[in-house]
Amino acid sequence: MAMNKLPKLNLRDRAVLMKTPLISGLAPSVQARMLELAMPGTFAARGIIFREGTEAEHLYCILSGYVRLFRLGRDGREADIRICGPGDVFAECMLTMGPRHRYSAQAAENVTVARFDLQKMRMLVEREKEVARALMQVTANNLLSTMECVANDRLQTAPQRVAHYLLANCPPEGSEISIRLPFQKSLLAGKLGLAPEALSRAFSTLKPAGVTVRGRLIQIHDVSALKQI
Amino acid sequence: MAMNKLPKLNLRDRAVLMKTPLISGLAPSVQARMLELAMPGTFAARGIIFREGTEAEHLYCILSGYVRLFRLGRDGREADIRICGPGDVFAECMLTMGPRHRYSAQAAENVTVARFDLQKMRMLVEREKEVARALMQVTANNLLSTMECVANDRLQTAPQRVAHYLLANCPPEGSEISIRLPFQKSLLAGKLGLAPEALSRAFSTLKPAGVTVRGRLIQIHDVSALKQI
DNA sequence: CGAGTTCTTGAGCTAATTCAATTTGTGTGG
DNA sequence: CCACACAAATTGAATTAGCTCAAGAACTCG
Repeated sequence: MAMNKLPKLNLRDRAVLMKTPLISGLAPSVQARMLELAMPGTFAARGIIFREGTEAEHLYCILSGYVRLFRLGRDGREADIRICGPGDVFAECMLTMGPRHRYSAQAAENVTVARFDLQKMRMLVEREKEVARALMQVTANNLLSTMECVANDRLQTAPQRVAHYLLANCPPEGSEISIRLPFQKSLLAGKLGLAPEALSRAFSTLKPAGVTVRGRLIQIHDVSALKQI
Repeated sequence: MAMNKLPKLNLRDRAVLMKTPLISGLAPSVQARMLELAMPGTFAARGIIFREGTEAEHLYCILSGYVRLFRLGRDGREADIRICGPGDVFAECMLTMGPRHRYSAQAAENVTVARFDLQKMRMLVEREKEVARALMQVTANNLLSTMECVANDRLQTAPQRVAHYLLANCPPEGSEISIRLPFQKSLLAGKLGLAPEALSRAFSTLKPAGVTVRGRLIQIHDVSALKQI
């Protein structure tokens, strides 16, 4: 057994990683193998994690913070494809569809991740059915939510998208609810496929429906009214 | 070995299925197992294959024809999420993310498919790593193209989307090329997230760039000019 | 408290949708 | 094989949603 000089996750990060959908469902022995492979990564706000076109080396599981997956347009404009938060896995497609990234990833704020070397993961997937199953699950989940994103882009207006987001991220109880946005509004705008101004206007549109915005705090005075939008 | 009363694929369909990415990479013995499970399905033009909200029973691999995956809006409008053609697999997410379909599937024309019972597939995936790998590959592929779809929707105009589609579906040779659309224009419009009228106008816009349309036949007089759009 | 960033609001503009009418294409039966 | 009938595609006109640009307000953090 060769001595492993690679950097390891600290205890705190380990604990977070264990709670992750990628890992939590595995048998303890397999979890241990995954922890073996996990390398820590930290990125400052706005730090680039990888760029589209470059060769993929890792798959990532977020431990804290939010990450923006986006693509560059010919004219330099950027379009967000997906916003990932704690527990989310990204670049998992590079296991089979490499070698080059099809999109860029950027830390939207200070971010810590667990990185898994793709080569080693391929070997582990080959040996451990459970890991294959977990990855399949994660990928299928990502696919379904991306498909839903396409559908929402195509048949919802801006206020509808916002209402949909709020309803999807609020406790199902009660009629009066308040939500704290986990990230900046500009990031939410990107996630919903809107310019920041359009998000602002969408919130204004929802005000008559009982939505109050103050900073990151959003109050919904009547949940059922929002569902009608 | 119990006598199997299930309908089987005919020889022709078997041959087509074997060429499919889902099957072609497998070892012969595993291919045989897959063929065992494959049940034939035919759908008339406009026939509904399954509806969103219903319980998923199969995953599908298309043998001939095109299938429209779409979602219903609250107001009854429909938005296409993906257009699948021969060799494509759909509803594969239902292996792990069931039990209910998140979108509907409709035959855009006469269609033949191979259906695989989800229960049996789950067992086969458990036994045969190769099948798991093939499905992982298919799903990752679907995820990447769906992500690209989101990006294209968000940063390309209608003429750009059409140009992109044409360039992605033409032989890379020469500067003068003609393409035969494999399906109706209304379907292409849906695939690109456009109303049929918008597709028509996009083609008009491309006429100065050397694109001629007559029925399903499209002539591109200057490929490199199209790339500038 | 103050400086920088993020967010909001306004005005003008553009892309794409909707609705309606015409043309073209396709398939069927005489 | 042609004519007819239905479906699909195109074109025009009006409308709408969202974008861009620019300025002002609010929030955040040191």
